[in-house]
Amino acid sequence: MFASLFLTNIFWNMTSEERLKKQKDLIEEIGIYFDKEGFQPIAGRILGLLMVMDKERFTFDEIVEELQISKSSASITLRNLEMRGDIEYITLPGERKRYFQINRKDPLSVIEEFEKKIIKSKEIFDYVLELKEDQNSPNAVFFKELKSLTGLLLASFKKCKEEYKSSEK
Amino acid sequence: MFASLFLTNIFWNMTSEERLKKQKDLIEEIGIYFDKEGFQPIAGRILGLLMVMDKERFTFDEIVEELQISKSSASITLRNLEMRGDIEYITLPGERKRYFQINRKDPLSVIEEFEKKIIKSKEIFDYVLELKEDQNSPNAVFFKELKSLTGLLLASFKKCKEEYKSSEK
DNA sequence: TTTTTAGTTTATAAAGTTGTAAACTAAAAA
DNA sequence: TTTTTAGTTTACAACTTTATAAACTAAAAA
Repeated sequence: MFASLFLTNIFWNMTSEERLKKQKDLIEEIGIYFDKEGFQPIAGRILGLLMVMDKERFTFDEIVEELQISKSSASITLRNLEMRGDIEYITLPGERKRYFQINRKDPLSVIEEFEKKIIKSKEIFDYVLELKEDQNSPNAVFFKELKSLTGLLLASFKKCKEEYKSSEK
Repeated sequence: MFASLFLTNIFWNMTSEERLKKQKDLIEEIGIYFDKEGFQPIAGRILGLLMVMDKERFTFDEIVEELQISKSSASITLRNLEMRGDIEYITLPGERKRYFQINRKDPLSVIEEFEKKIIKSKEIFDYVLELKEDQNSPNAVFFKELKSLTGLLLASFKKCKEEYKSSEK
């Protein structure tokens, strides 16, 4: 879906208005993407806004205005996104306003999120196996296979982190 | 959480009743786990049941009875889980009943699911970058970093799949 | 001191999800 | 042919989520 949009644009230079239009469309697409990932619709659109626009910092009122949402929705959703670590805000000296922006955290933390999921499922497989009467039952054999896969994946993530660190230098 | 349960059991041999009790508790834990992954509560408990019990195939009525749920909930949830490819059923010759069991699919498909997610996010980063006026803005630089990470991850998954295949032989 | 700014909190409406009971159906058994 | 088995479908109740309007608050500006 994103790929097809991409291919329609790469061959010409857009005007500012064309780009703005496409950015607004992309915000909606990103909103739907995050929706499917389990975020609430407004959270997805806020993330989209902060990701795609040329302006990369928005105040509370600008977000309310831009996305046409209520102040209370904005207030609650911004607090949640900040607590989850997806966005952050800065304040400028002499101003009371908060400027929200995406939290550009270390890309390695993305890998670490994957790692946590793998470790969690490995724990479940271990405990299921521990409670199986017949260690050679079809499910027991299957969970052993999955366990060996988690081992490979964790090793692979480790190498990946090292490669990324060395490519940064 | 699972880890702590695990450590309390490893040092003695359980009686059948103790094991059964612990298996039922684990079904609830796995239910909560899948809940958090976005499954509905009943779906999570059905998956738990089919994963942990010594008996690894259950009929419709056994599931209804075991989990104390209505036939309609069971009917709808089993259909959804089957369509998603999480469970499957077999029929025995001369019987009309369906026997449900977890779909013990190739572990490599687990990696492939991760790969799809990575590819999807790479598409988003590409399109966001395509629409950025300033290719050196903080977000643009950040998304370029994330893109290079997706490259490393995909290469890493590829190697991981090869290792797994060769370890299987 | 009063007003404005920059939000937060509360109460509630609207919509969506989850699960049930009861009626229904199609195939097999009696 | 009637009854039983093995579910499915429908209608609806209960609950949860999502978003809003309106009232409120605390800090800064006028």
